[in-house]
Amino acid sequence: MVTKQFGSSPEDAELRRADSLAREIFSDVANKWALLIIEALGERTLRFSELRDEVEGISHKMLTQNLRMLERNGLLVRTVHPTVPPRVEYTLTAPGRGLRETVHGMCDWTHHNLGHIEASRRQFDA
Amino acid sequence: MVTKQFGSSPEDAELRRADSLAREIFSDVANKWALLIIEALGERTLRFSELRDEVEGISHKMLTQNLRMLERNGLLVRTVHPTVPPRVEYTLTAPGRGLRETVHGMCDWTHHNLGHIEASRRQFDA
DNA sequence: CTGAATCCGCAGCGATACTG
DNA sequence: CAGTATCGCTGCGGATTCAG
Repeated sequence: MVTKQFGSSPEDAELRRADSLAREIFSDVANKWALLIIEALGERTLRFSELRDEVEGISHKMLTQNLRMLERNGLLVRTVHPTVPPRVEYTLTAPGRGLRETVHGMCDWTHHNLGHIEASRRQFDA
Repeated sequence: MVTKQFGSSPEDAELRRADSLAREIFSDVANKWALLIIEALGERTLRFSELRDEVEGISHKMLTQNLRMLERNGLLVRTVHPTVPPRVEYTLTAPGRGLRETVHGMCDWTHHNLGHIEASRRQFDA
């Protein structure tokens, strides 16, 4: 990430392209709701309404928006069952599960450092 | 993360507290700029202006805001050298470097899946 | 049930100017 | 150089409504 100082050669042009694409993806993915959705999904297959219940505090709109984004990037698949009422299910793809690994790492890190962070906050706020 | 269904016992009250704190920390940390700053810092010690140059596209305001937040959570330390002009340096703490590991994981993941994502996007946009 | 679209308030963010 | 404060605006994001 954050490769810099490109030249003007064709190879560098390609590097620059990949780099800007990487930043774009990173911006898509490195946001609270997207990561929480991925974490909530896990290995399971969930419906829209189930996801809304799982991901605490997310609004209808944010959920659909992020689901579209994740689907577009191929991190999850959306399967529509042509019933009435409609039933739509979401499942992580292999890349999605890959990203989930790192999200998991963040969650572990969070819990592991709760104490340190809480203490640091108290001191800072004084 | 996302522990649920608490009872009303004292132990559960403590669990609930830790859980809400975890969510708060997660919300702080799971945002584009914070993660990019952490990634940019790495093992180095950088000045404010150096960080602004490293983290491409970040504004003065966002940088200070996120630096304060990261400092408050004990992820980095801010050392002021009482010279003129002032010189302020930022360095990741042990917990900060721990988080950086997972950020690194995300970056690796991004680069590793560039192809898949780009292809998925093209298909989706059609 | 899922999702698109609309409206709208407010916070996030950038730009700028000012202090130490 | 680093940081705070103020202003103004854009766009995020919530609430609501309508459609399939």
